[in-house]
Amino acid sequence: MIKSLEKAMILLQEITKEPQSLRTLSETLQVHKSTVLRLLQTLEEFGMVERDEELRYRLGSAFYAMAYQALEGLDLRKVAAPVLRDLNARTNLTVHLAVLQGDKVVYIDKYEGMQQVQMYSRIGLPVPMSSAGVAKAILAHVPEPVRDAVLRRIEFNGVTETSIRSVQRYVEVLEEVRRNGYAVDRGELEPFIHCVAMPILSMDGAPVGAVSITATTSSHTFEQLTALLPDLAQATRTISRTLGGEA
Amino acid sequence: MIKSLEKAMILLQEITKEPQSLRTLSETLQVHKSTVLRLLQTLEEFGMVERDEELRYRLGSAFYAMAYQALEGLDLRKVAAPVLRDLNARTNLTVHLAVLQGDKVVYIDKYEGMQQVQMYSRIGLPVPMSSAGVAKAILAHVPEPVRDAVLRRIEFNGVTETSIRSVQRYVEVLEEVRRNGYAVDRGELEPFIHCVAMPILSMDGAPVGAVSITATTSSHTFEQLTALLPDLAQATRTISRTLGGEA
DNA sequence: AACGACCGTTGCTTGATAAGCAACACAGCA
DNA sequence: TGCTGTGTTGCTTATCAAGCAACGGTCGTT
Repeated sequence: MIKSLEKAMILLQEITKEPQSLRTLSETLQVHKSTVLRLLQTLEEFGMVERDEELRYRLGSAFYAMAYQALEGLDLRKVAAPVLRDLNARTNLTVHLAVLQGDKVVYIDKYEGMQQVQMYSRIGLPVPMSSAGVAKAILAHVPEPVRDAVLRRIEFNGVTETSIRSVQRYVEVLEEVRRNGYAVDRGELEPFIHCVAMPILSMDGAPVGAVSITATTSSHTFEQLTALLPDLAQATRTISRTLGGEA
Repeated sequence: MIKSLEKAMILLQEITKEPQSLRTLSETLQVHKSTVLRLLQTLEEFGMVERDEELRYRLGSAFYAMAYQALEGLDLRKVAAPVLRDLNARTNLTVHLAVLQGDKVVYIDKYEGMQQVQMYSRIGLPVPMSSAGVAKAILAHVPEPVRDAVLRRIEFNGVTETSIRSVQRYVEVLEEVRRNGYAVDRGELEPFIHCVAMPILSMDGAPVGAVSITATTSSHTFEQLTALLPDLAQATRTISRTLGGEA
């Protein structure tokens, strides 16, 4: 492993969180400030970072350009965008797109609904695995060894009254999801938020992602939410077909 | 400069363009394949890259997570604020920032000019689509289906003598805007107020927002207003670059 | 005004390591 | 079966990354 590159990657991750000074970065990495300065100077030369007026380092235009280019190149997100925008317009609810990345499910796109309560979900960050509908929709369709590896890392803390409290119960829920073709989150993370989710399946049945519709319990009853399942199913099928997925 | 970090940055830039093999990367960098392999192994350990089934290197989940986080943290308003404050200070005129939200264009920031007449515009409220410069600046650059969907909802009531009175005329105006690179409102909502506006374009040419400069006809002639176009162009370009947009 | 603390920066030294070489394993092809 | 090309690893060593000391600048305090 190349040590200076390791340090530089940590620097980039820290700076992505928030702009920081040389001193704080030196403390975080536990290396000499002149070492950090040299690393930052090289990153700055490439435009990956830049300094603001307060001498704090933040991400630079070359990083943003790479980020844009990378995200624009994502097939699923690009293909799904018009479908999800339409679903959002027709339901006036928040729509999420998520994918499995390693042992986490991560939101990769989001269309806000016309609701006063703003959803906490952040694109790029992992979803709460024990409760999120998109996580269940995906895990219900992955091979058991993959599922079990992921389940080993989930902590069932019982955040709300409806939260799943054990791996065994979670597996039972996944079997229901597989049978029903959709997953739900009935106030398992926030008691006043619920959602329905469905997987996007490839030709061989592998889940390449999942889509969810989220609402507050005050704006929609659970029955009203599940009444949107045909729209959701149509959306995920359209995306699958466009990707060359299910027949 | 730290040489291994320089090489790693070039690797990331190459891999962002398209997934590539060890051999092609080694040729591009003109360094030994074992050197490239060590660099890639370190990047892989951080999740910045990963290998596909054909042993080509492509961007990994950690890179995407950083990319999402970076782009989500970018608030157009935040990025634009110092630029627009400066534009306002230099012109002493009212400066607006607006974005397309669904089928409306909405002001998201505003810097008041030194004029006795206070502009009616309110942050968060939709702009008058048939006349506002920022609306034309944005609609001139969106895909035609999106433009047409928005145009379907605009009512051309002919508020003043200079108001646009038909969809057909509006489309002709948008074509002019696209050609000229800027839009105008020549007293189309209030006979004594006019403005110039320009879009803020992303790397792929999509309008992420627009900026306008507004004045009363008594304080500035139209020629004096259009004389500010270079300042406005510089402001929108600066914002675009900061967002990682145009070259 | 002077002083001290702190941050950022640079020249220099040196021990650590990045870089490349040779050899190997493996896959694909003739 | 043999050859070619790609990816990989152990080893050596020349290069350089890392840290130290000292400096300059800024800010706050007295």
